[in-house]
Amino acid sequence: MAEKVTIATVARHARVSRQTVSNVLNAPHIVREETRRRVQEAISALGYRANQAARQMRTGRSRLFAVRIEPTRDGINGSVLDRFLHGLTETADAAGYRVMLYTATGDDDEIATFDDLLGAYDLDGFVLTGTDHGDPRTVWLAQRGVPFVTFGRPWDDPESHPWVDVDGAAGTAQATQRLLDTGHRRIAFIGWPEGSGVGDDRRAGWRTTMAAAGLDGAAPYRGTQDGIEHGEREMRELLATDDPPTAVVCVSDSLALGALRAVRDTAVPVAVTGFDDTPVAAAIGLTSVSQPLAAAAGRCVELLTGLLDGQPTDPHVLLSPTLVLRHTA
Amino acid sequence: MAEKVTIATVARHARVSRQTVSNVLNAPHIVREETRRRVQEAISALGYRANQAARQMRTGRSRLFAVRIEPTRDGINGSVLDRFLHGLTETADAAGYRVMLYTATGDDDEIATFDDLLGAYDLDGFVLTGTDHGDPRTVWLAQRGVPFVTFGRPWDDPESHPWVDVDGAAGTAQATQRLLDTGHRRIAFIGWPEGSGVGDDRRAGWRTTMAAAGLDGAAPYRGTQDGIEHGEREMRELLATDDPPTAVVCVSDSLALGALRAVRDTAVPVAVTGFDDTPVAAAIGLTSVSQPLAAAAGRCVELLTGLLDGQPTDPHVLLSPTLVLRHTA
DNA sequence: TCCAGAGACTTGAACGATCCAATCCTGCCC
DNA sequence: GGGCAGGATTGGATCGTTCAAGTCTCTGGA
Repeated sequence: MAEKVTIATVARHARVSRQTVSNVLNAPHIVREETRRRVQEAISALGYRANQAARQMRTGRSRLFAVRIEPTRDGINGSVLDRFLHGLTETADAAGYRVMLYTATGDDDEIATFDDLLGAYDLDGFVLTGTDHGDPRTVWLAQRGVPFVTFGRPWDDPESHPWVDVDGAAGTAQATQRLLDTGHRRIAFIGWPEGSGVGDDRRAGWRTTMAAAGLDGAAPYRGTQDGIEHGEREMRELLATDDPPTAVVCVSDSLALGALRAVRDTAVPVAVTGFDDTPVAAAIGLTSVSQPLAAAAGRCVELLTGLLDGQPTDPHVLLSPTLVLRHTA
Repeated sequence: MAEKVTIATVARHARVSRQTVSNVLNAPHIVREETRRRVQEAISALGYRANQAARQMRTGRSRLFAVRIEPTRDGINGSVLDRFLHGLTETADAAGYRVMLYTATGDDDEIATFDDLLGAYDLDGFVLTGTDHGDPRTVWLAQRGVPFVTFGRPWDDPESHPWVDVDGAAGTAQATQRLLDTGHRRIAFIGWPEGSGVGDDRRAGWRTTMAAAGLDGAAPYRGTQDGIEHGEREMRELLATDDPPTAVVCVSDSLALGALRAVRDTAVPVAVTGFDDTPVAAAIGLTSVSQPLAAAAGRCVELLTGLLDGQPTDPHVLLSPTLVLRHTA
C-alpha cells in the first residue's frame, strides 16, 4: 500500500515549499513558468490529489451540492428526476463539484436537513426541485444567504431568486398547434386543478393557442388530480358531452394514459398528447412534450457555480421543450 | 449571522474541556451521567454540529458512500435505479452516512473515478450496481482493500466479495407457476442471449418450474436483445409456429411490452408476464415480478457499515421478489 | 554605492476535530 | 491521615491545506 501523498510530499519532490505547490494549484499565474512545470511534473509523478477535507477546513468550501431525491410518487414521473440527476452529476463533475443526495418527508424536515448539511458538511449550495407557491424552503435559504437554484420558477415573484425552468406553456402550445395543423378544431385540456403554478402555466399555453385560432368556444377544460384513473374518468365524461372533442391535450403522461384508455374504442379516433415524455409515453407510442432535462441540469450547475464564484450570470433561465411525435397525435 | 459553534464553544458553555465534549459524542459510556447531560444540553442549546471535514481529517473517515448514476439507457429500467437510490439514501442517512453520486462512461473511466474520489474525498465505500462476469471494478477495489458491496451477484465466484441480490430464478418460477395454476401448459420464455448472469438465472427459474411440472417439451425459449421491437418480433415468430404457446414469461418489461403488442389481436388471449415492475408495467396493467428495491438498498448499507465497523455480518444476501398480478396474466 | 520596490518563494499560524499521555479527583482501605 | 487504584478530565500534538506575513534576490534609478 502506497503511503499518503500530501502537498508536503510534492513540495519535497519538486524542491519547493508547500505554499508554492498550493499556488500552482490555486493561483498558477503568480508562479514562474519553470517552477510551475516542475511542480506539475511532481504532482503527476506522485499521483497527488488535494485532500478535500483539509482544503475545506481552511477555506470553508466543500465543492459539494445537495439535491433531494424524492420517493417516486406515482412512478411515472420518477424518471424525470432520474434524468435530471444524471445531467446534474455530469455537469457538476466537469465544474469540479460533486452531488450529494438527501431525502426529506416534508418542508420542515427538509429545512432541518439543510441545517444539518450546512453545519456538518459546509455544503456550498442546493438544487431544489418542484417548488410551489409560498415555498418556505427558499425563504429559509435566502435569509441565511445560502446559494441555491430551483428547477422550477417561483410563481409568486420571478425575481426572488435564481431559477431554471422549462416553458410549459410553450410545450402545450406546440402540442395544441400540432393538433390544429392536423385538422382538429375541438380540442380539450385535461389538467390539474387551478392554483398550481406548473399546471396553470401549461393550461395557459393551450388556452392562448386556441384563442389565437379563434376557437375559444371549442376548448373544454377539466381539472383533476394526477393519475391514470382520473384521466380515464375525465375523458369518458368529455366524450359523453353533446359535442365531444376530437383531440385532447393533457398536462401529464399519467392523465394522457388514462385518456388513451377511454378513447380506445371510440368510433372516430381521438388524438391525445401528454407531457414529460416519460418512458411510459415512449413505450406505448404517446405523443408527448419533452423537457430538455440534461440542459436544464447544466444551467442549474452554471448558475450555482456562478453564484459561488461571484460571477454575474443571468439568474433566470427559461428553456423550450420539444414535442415528440408518436402515433397518438 | 450566528458565529460558528465549535467544540470549544460547547466546552466553555458546559464548563468542561473539549475532550469531554468529544467523548460525549464518540464514547458516551466513559463520561459521568451528569456531565454527559450538561454537555448534551449545551449542544442542543447552541445548535452545535460536529464539523465533518475536521473529523474526517483526523480520523480518515468521511462517512460518505458513492453510487454511480447511470444514463437511463433504455428508459424503462431507469426507474429501478431511481427507487434503489432513494432507499439507499434513506437507510444511509439513518446510519449516519451520506450518498454521493458519480457518473462514468465505462469500466476504465469508473476506476479512474474511484481513484479520484478516494484520493480527494476519502470515500468510505462504494455501492456498485449491474456487475457482470469478470468485472474489473471489483478486482481493483478488492486489491486496494476498499470496502464495497454490489447489488447483483458476482456470477463467477459468489464468495469473492459482499453482495446483495434478488433471486431472479425465484421470480420467474413464481410467474411460471402462476401461469400453470391458471391452466396454461405451453409456456414460452423470451429472454436475453445465453451468457449473462442475470438472464441465465431468470431463465433457469422458468425452465426448472416447467420441468418439475413435466412440461419440458412444451417450453420454447427465445433469446434476443432487450427492447420492445425485439420482444414483438420474437412473440410473432412464436405464434407462427405449429404449436404456439398460450402464455409467455419475459425476462424484462421491455420484452414483455413487445410481446403484448404481438398478441393484441390473437384469437385466443395469450398471457404475458414481465420483470422489474417498472412504471410502464403498472401503467398498462402488465403482470410483473417486483424486486424489493428498498429492502435491497437497506441491506447494502447494512453490509457496508458492517464492513466499516468491523462487525461480521453475513456478506451474501439473497432477497425474494414478489409477483404483482395485473390483468395480463 | 546604496536603497526602493517588485517578484518569487518560504515560514509560521490557523481551521476544528480526535488521539495520546499526563494529571486530577474521588472513594476506599489500612 | 496517608497511600493507592481507578476513572474522569485536561493540555498538547496532529491531520493537510491555505492565509498572512515574512525573506531573499534582482533590477533600476539617484
